[in-house]
Amino acid sequence: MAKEKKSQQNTILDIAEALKLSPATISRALNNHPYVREKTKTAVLDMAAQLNYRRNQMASGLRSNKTHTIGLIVPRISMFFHAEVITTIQNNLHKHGFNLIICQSNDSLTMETALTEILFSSRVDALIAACTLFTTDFGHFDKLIEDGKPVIFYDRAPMTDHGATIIKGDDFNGGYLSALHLIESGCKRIAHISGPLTSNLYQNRSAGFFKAMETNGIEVNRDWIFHQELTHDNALSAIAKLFQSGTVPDGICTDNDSSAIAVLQFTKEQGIKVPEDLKIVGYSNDPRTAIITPSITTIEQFPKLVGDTIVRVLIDLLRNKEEGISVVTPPIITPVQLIKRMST
Amino acid sequence: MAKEKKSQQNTILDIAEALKLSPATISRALNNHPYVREKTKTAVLDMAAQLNYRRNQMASGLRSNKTHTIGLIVPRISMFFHAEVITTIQNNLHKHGFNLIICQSNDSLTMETALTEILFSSRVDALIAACTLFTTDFGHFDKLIEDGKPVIFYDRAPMTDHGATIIKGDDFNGGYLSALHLIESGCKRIAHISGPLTSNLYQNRSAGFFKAMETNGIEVNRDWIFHQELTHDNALSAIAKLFQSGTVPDGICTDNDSSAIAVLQFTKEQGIKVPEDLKIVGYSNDPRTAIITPSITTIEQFPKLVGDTIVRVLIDLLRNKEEGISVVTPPIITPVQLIKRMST
DNA sequence: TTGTATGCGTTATCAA
DNA sequence: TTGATAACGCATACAA
Repeated sequence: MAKEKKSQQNTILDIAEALKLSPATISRALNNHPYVREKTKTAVLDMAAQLNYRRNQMASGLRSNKTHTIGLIVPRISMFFHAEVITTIQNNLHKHGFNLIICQSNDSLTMETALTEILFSSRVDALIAACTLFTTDFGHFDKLIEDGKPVIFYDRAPMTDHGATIIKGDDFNGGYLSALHLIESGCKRIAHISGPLTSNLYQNRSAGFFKAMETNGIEVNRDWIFHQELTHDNALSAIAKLFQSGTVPDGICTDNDSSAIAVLQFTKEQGIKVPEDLKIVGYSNDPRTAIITPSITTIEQFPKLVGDTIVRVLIDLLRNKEEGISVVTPPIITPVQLIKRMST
Repeated sequence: MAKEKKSQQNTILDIAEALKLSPATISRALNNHPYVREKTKTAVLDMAAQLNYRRNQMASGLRSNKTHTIGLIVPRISMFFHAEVITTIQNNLHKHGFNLIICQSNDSLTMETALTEILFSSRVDALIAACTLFTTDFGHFDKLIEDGKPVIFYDRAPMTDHGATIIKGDDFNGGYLSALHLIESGCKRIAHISGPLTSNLYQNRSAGFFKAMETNGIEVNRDWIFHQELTHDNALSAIAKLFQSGTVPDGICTDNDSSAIAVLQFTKEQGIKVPEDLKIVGYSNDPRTAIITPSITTIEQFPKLVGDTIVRVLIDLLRNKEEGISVVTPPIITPVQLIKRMST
């Protein structure tokens, strides 16, 4: 009878046995340890391949306290900006030998908290998070930070660093540029559909908007400023309200592209001419804005650059940690750019 | 001096010590084991909360050989269909107490193989995969299957089950419906832009297309059938070729929406009237098809249904495995539906 | 109902 | 350069 195997899986013990070596040597060979004879190493690698060996990540992680795995939490992977950032992060991390666990919070704080727990429980080496719009208390991330795991917030980040690194777009400038563009295009009555002020994103974009208005002496009509979840329906009701009254706007800054698209659809239904009667600016450069007629002017956020920056910073942080160096990385602001299209 | 702690993290030993209980009892309490006094259980849970304890997933997984983690590989998370499927899967799995590791292959077979290795190495309890268009050899999944881990292929799946479960859309019917719709709309000269025949998706969609043509006695012009990667640029060159010759098509079935959009853009540039001169059908019901002018007729694939089905089957498989039952799940075909819009 | 003892597969320390 | 041994944190068979 053949020898009974407890598990289907071959382990370093199986390799050791086959090669009449100790498990320690196998482990060293597999980890490219310097003190292994070249000949031994190749023999081990060959046998590993032959036995179809795969390292047990859990055993390795348990022992070494390193998982080579990074956790990522985003509100929604289907948002164009996030999808691009994630893809960039994953590709870059892969080159550095790290894996990425991607999680969606669905913009739910409860889910975000649960996911943070799970990722902590999985002992990820670091965490990258774009928070929900409603995350004002960042306490659920403290556990990781206290444990010395690098935490990077991007896009939707706390106002203070909390011991984490913050990488975000230049939202103030984005808000400023879009309002300025409308002003320079001759708009006098400018409305603004923005998101919940619980998020720094919209605080900053709105601040930029107001700055442009003020600098150029354009009066702000408080009834024309909306802070609400940036859904299609909310945008529709906002624009409907705007066009109910006697004076109607001749320009509108929306803080995401879905809202801009909703506004544009409203104008089509109502026979309002864009850009003649109303000029529209979106935010994010979602592919839909380029495809719709008329195409929509929007703010490019350079997701690939954001992703590259995140990984660069992360690798630095991990390397520093490895060497026992503790450096606080100051917040990084990534640039934005106005993309002019037919809606203005 | 206070006692030195090796690690930052509290373990069940810390809870045990604090409560003057054995680690075994703590473990049982934490796992809702029946043989624990109610009072003990609450005491343990309280202390766990107080000590900010989080289970070490790796230690737990190493011991129990279960990770409560499911791996997922998709070509691109940014594709609308996949983003929807993933979201549904993640939400459903979360309810069942499973976590999801999402990975992107970027439609690269090399990456897909590497990711499969990593997920195996992480000892996921099961794997869900939508393969690349170029995956014809599914050997890299064998390791998991041999190890008794359920593997579910969806969307892009092998022709034979290989011991895995297959869940896919009714591509034949999708191809059939779109061609039939063009025929019923009066098209006589129908072109077809499809994907690489290495993928079952396009084999089936094309077969459906041909079936509709044949059944209705419409002649197929072999020069008008394209099998190529379904990129924007490839679609542009295909449609350009179609409109070079004397006879031009009056209808076109494209096997994804990006191609349909490219075709539509070509017609706009060339002044070809849609739907009068050319009718266009896409595939997938990407949100862009609803937004573009004219909106594009396409095939709905019900991603939420697909996601629900995948999780239902997966939970069944895991439960059966738990109980030692070995059932082969036959392939499941999910329905598709034609969405009529302005492009036809 | 609780405690004791053992092992999951790997890595690290020490000794050879 | 390699081997023996212990330890990572947890879950479970067995004993009490």
